[in-house]
Amino acid sequence: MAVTGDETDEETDLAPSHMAAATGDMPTYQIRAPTTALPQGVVMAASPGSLHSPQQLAEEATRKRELRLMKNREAAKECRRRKKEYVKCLESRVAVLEVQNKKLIEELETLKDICSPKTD
DNA sequence: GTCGAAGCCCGTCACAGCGC
DNA sequence: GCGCTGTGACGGGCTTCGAC
Repeated sequence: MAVTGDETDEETDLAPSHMAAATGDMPTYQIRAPTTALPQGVVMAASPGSLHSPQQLAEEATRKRELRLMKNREAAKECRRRKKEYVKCLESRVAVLEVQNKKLIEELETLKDICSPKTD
């Protein structure tokens, strides 16, 4: 029986890939959704060449930071959503395997009964 | 009613990995 | 190298629930 790699279609968009950081057990869930659209309210900066004064540079730095925070906020939400989905998926798989296991044990008991020699 | 614990969600930071 | 993205870790706020 091949348990690993026996993916069902419910897992198609959850693809555990490499391991992140040092935890060892948590897979990552790589889904590269197209992220071309900027969130509302995000204004593209002027080209760096057009910035001169320290104030302009500071504003640019602030703008970049806020953009980064906004993107990271969305990324974190998406990451958590995928992780929850992945956990749900694993839980339902556990349920299926438990049922399967139970059936196999019952079958084994039946076969044992059939094959065991009668004592009296 | 309120207090503390537990659980959940969120925002942020730090870091690893990838593509250029 | 540098910028970008994904994700673990952390801390804070909110909600729920049981004990008192």
